[in-house]
Amino acid sequence: MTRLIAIVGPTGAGKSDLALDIAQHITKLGGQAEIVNCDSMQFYRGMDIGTAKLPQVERRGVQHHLLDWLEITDESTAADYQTVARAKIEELQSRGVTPIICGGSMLYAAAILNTFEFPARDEDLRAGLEAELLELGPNEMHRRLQALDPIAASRIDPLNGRRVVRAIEIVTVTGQPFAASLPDTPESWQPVLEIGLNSERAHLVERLNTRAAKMWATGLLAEVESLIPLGIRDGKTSSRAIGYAQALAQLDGLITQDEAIEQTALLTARYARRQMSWFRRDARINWLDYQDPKATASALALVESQVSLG
RNA sequence: GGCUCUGUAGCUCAGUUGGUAGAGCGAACGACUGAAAAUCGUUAGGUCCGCGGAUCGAUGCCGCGCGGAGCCA
Repeated sequence: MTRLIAIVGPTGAGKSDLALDIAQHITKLGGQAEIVNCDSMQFYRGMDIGTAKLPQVERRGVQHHLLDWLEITDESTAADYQTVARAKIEELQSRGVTPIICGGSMLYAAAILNTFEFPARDEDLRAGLEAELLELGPNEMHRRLQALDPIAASRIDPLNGRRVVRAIEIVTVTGQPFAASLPDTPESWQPVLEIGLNSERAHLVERLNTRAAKMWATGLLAEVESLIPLGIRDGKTSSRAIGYAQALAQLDGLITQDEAIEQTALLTARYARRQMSWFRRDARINWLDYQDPKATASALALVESQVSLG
């Protein structure tokens, strides 16, 4: 039996609604459930339309946590999230509330669901390495990693400057070799009931296309415009959000609205694929097809048989 | 109707002085340990518009069609 539920899967599959269905079902069974957000862009206050954040009125009275807890100019990191989210989960559990983690940010979900320790960080060192990466290129940095930690170097593509730099940072700070690869079978932080929601890719892509158009039709552009004075352009994480970057480009006259919508849909579809390639390897996940009319019932049955309430 | 340009991967286009072809984007799949809505990797796609001619050999040259664009009447 478990006291923790997680709903994962690609964006646009209907995770938020399923989380609400499960929460309400738990209430009906005499328990209590609250939702802990695991969507790294829904952290940001003011980013609503483009992140498909459930509006307050659609939350069916279920308490949501870790929505709107960052300002647009804050950087979001998986390590911070791990600390905050785990504290929240433990607090809920101590009050007899079943936490339902809901969201598709892969690394963030792994950071709380698995025993996952982020190696140390050093801002100054990192800044220096990033500058060197720009100047010398990824191959040269990779050669340096090769000298420091040949095994890590063999597992990281020489052109993946981002990961090469982080690996050098880790090895330098910790003085230890860096595994640079994820375990085949992750060790659970706590027993968890993981439910994955997905369907055939063609269907999902079609959904994401209409969702992108709908975001523009329902005011994404105005939302982004209102975020400019708050500093969205300077947000290291927030300014990269799919849809927001495109809306900014449109506002700057760099692309047309049709192009912005098209690019947003395309990037979202690509993101959904990366999410699947991440989640597919997690053997704990009980996959459900959102097109299956019995999907919700199956999810509720899983909850009843595996989750201990209170 | 005449002249000119044009037809190569799903899309935009390179290219072969004649020896059956590539890139970018897209797609499929994968990696992933403090930006992960990030950062990268692998692979699959082509009767090179059609037919005929000359040639040992044509996607390339010649001819005739067909489709597209522009200019002139």
